[in-house]
Amino acid sequence: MEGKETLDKVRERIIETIAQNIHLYGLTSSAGRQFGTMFFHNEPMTLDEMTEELGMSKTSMSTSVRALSDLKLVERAWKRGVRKDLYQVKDDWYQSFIDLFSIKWRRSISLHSTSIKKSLRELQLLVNDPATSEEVKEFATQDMAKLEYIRDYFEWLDRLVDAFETHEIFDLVPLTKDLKEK
Amino acid sequence: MEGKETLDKVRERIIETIAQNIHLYGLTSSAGRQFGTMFFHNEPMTLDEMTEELGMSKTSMSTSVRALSDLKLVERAWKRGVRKDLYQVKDDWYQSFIDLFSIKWRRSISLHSTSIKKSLRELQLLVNDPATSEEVKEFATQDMAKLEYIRDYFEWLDRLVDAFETHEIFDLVPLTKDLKEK
DNA sequence: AGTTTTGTACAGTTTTTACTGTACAAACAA
DNA sequence: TTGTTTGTACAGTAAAAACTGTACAAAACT
Repeated sequence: MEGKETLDKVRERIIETIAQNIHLYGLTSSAGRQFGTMFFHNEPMTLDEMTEELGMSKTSMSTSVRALSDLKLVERAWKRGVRKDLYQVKDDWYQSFIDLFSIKWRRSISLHSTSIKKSLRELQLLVNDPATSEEVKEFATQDMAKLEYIRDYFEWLDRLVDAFETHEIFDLVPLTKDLKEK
Repeated sequence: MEGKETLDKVRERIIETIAQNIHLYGLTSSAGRQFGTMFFHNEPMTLDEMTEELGMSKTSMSTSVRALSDLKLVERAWKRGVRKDLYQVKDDWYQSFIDLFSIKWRRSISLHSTSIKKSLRELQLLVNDPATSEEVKEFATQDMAKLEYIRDYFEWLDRLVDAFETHEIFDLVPLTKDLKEK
């Protein structure tokens, strides 16, 4: 197996690079190493194989493979005759990026929108209420302008996520470089 | 000051929503609260005011205001006669999103690209080397295909970041909803 | 039915991160 | 110059997160 060390060194380098950047996905470097290992493994892997390969507990493998699945970076695979759960990395990284983007932001957008809508309603009542002091009314009006601004911002963000999910983003940033030169 | 509690309750709700979502920016909820407080404060704030307002140590305020500045969510302000450093939230949230996106991803893209390029070079040498065993050559060729795929992916991601930085993204996802209906 | 295998819940431990208080350098004031 | 003020480096502490090992339920096998 002449050349095996070079091959392993290369794989190790890529895996480590992934591990050190996966925090962008909100994952730990261990999960990154796990992902990288699966990436180079040509067959779907079992939890026990991961334990073996990474020298970590099976419990850890289980929890981080779940985290990877939640972000749609990894998917389950089936293979007849194999009783253990099998996992493999999703082969479409573009789609994985989109899924990640969507999962991460949709929730945040929704939470913000709800909270902003509710707040705007309350401020409107406050401004309309004759009992409210003039000073408070002034502040409330200012705050309403601020909230309307960020409401619009999140509405834009929502449409941005749409553009990824519908793949319209590929019209603007095509998959292959050539296409961009119109 | 009739209605003050309602106003405060509203502000508190928005601040808390920001705090609970700012982990998407890789920041702690404390930094989120700090950001939210500055957002509603109509004047630029000093570190001491933040300490006062949030009941946390000045050291903490200093470190997290730096984190907020690094992500371009907050900027320094000047006011004649004031010796202390003043900070305020950037008023263009769209630009802040773009800056964040760019800062976060550019570094990762660059690290990956470097590591992939280096690895592809080494694998090519390995494949060309007559001393390399056939089995290793086979693996190396497979790995090269994988690396070429992710090289293209990161190249796409790089162009995606470009599209944000150049504001071309607003052609696809316009600022105001109406424009979208062509 | 019983037996074995497999994934994960949970408690405990280790490691990391967030936060505080002190101390001090740099900038400013007198 | 000397005395203040201001931000942050640094060391220590508190809190949170990552990881492990045990224990067990669910599923698969006999």
